[in-house]
Amino acid sequence: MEIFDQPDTVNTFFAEVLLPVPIPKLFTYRVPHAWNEHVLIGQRAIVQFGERKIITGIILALHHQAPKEYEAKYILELLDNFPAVNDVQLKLFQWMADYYLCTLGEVMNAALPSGLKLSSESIVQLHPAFNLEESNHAFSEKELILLKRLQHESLGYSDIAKLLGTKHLYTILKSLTGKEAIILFEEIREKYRPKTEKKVRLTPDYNTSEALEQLFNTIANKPKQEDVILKYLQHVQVIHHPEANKQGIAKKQLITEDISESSLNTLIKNKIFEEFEVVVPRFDTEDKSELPIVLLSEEQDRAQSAIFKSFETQSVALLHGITGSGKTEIYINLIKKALDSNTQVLYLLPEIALTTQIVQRLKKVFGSTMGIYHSKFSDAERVEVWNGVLQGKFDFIVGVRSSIFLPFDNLGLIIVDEEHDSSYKQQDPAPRYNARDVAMVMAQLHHAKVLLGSATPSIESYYQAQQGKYGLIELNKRFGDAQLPQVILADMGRERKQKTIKGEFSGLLLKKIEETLKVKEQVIIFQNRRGYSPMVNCEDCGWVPKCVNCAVSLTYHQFRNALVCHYCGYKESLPQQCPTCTSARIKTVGYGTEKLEEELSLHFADAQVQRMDLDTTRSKTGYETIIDQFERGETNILVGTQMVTKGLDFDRVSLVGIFNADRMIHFPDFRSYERAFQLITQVSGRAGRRDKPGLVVIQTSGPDHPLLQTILRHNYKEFFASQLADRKQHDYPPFTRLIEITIKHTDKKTCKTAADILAEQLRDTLSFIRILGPGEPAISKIRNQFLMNILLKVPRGKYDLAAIKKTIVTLTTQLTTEKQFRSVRITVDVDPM
DNA sequence: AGCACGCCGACT
DNA sequence: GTCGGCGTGCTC
Repeated sequence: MEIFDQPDTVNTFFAEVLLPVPIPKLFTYRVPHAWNEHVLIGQRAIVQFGERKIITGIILALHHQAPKEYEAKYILELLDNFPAVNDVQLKLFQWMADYYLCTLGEVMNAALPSGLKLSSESIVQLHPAFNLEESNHAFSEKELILLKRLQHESLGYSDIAKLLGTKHLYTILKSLTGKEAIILFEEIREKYRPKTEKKVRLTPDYNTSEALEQLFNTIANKPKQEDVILKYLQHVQVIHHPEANKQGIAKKQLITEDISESSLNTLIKNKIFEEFEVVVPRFDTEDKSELPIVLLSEEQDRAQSAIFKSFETQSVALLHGITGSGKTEIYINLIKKALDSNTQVLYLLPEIALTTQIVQRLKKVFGSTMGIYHSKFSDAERVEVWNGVLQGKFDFIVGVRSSIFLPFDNLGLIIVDEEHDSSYKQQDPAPRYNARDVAMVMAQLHHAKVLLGSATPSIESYYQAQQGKYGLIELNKRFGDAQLPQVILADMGRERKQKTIKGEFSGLLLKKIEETLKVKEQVIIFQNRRGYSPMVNCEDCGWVPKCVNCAVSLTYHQFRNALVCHYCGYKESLPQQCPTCTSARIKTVGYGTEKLEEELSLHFADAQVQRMDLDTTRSKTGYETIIDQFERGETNILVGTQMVTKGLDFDRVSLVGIFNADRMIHFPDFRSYERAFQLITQVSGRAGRRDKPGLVVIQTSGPDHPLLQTILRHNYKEFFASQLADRKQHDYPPFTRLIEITIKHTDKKTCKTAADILAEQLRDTLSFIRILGPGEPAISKIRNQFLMNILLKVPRGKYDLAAIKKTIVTLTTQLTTEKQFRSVRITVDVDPM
């Protein structure tokens, strides 16, 4: 941070600026002399990048060495009076770039909400001196279309592309610029603007009772205006508290049925009232309604003391608490304690769990010092949370994985709830980070503690705990001694023989649903697949509609009456007859949430069935609406995907039905058992509460499968032991670290050749580690790109991970600089999930 | 990543 | 000839 001002060097600062682009280097800009005193590391700077683009960067270093090869451009503007990004964050960014093999620019891009990344948009405007009639140039048809439109308004690039129906604007714009018909300029859009509210108050002249009295005399013949003033005085005690007038009152609060805006406006015009604006936060500033102190059960209390004890010697603790064991109460106590010792707290939750009851509950305890950071937040809201942390307004943040990027400067505690959840891992784009793992690094930088919590810990975390690397705290009793749900299997093979299956439902599950509805209790049905059916097929020739861009069959969605690709979004209508054999016998194969919803409505005509999946929760409030309806008992049966497995607590759910357990278990991936165990256990936890154990029915064709048997016994440890043995035998985490390299190209052969060469070179250089592949992934083409995977299994602790990563980077960049592989895209995923 | 620019083949 | 395709190189 310190800047050396050497009198014998030129008194010019050069800044190393980080830009949000995937280029693995910093760019040097010149600091205008006027800002020598103000320039700081971590500050945002606006710079020109390329011929005209203007973007926001972060200053990472300052020095006096003028670059020799080129002339540095000037920084155009400094955005902050104090660093927007602090030291610890910059260290973390660097760690992420190194560990996850991406550029610092990619980390920056992920870290800053776009409201903090001002950038320019190219605007095309008619040349002020240009006149179409008088011009002696000839114009093409497209040029004329554009010029005519520009006579009315200036346009951005995308508008022009739409107008002309082409992506190739360059030639046209260049030609028109040459003819002096248009000019191009850059406009910086203001992305973040504080929310304001219009308020009114009496002009200071009327601040005394005498003045007011006089005012009423003069206005006596204007009853409407008199009403306005009276109403105002009802809300603001001007006479008793003259200073209250300064705050005024919201304009919309004053305007009601009997008071019109026009009478108020007249008063403003006559300078009796004055209008002003204030900045208001986008979040309600409701204060905490401190709940009575939660009394911990004996179990919880024991667990809590154990966590404190563990934190004395270790920085990470794993709380393994079965569903319904009351982990939240313990979290609340820990958070309070950390806040009391004046440190910040970060509470991470998976995406979906965040919109729910748990947040309401925390809000009640922690009030307006708690900030929420969620993916459904608008950009302006994110900027406010960012600034709130920066300014110390929020010392407690509840958020999704990206909240690890917030500008904390004094974290004391990070809680990672549902630690095993895969939504902590960012898949695409880079940085492909796991927020749970980054949280641990972050905690080290802040000297903070980490508490991982889960009812079904990941094999990796539980192993670390077992090895003594983390503290391990077990919470084996449900709160209030509630019973664990009873899990039973519906044997689909046997039912098929006995012909008791109706549609997709086993006779057993149907019977249980009926019984549950009869006693006015609720049912949750879990099917991890959205849409009506995942495939459509011609009964005569076997034709299956496939995505034109990806190697997958199209999913039929009934509510949109369309075939949809879940990978690229491609959509087409369902053909009436088969395009290859003209047969009309086109059938849907398999079932998703939509079909289950439909069948349930048929079987239980009196019941209200609601579906909760990506399609019904797209809107900002979709999810909450569905949850509210279910909570109020308006919905009897809730059908849904993963979403129904997380963070929901309902008192009247006594039955959970699980479909397609077999598909989850037999998914070709080394984590499939783990994922199936977690999902089934999590969703089972939704069944039954205090007084009555719930029931879980799993439909399966393989009831003897050992994993299902473990689930029936609710035996995490048994599951863990068998998985760990498996992982050890096949060199999977936690015994190794995985690095997955994906090679992408539009041409299948090029893709394969590149992958083969890369794999061979990797094996040559890294002969000491196991390298699998290249192999075709389950979905071999996405968005017209063919894919090949190479998997590296690096044994833990034995080798220099940094050196291995360096080799990967060297070899991949080498390969993509070869002529024939120029357009091959290679992505590296460290610790893939 | 965007973007400029240049080379090439396919049209009127 | 020109238009639009794509491959290549650069960004302080």
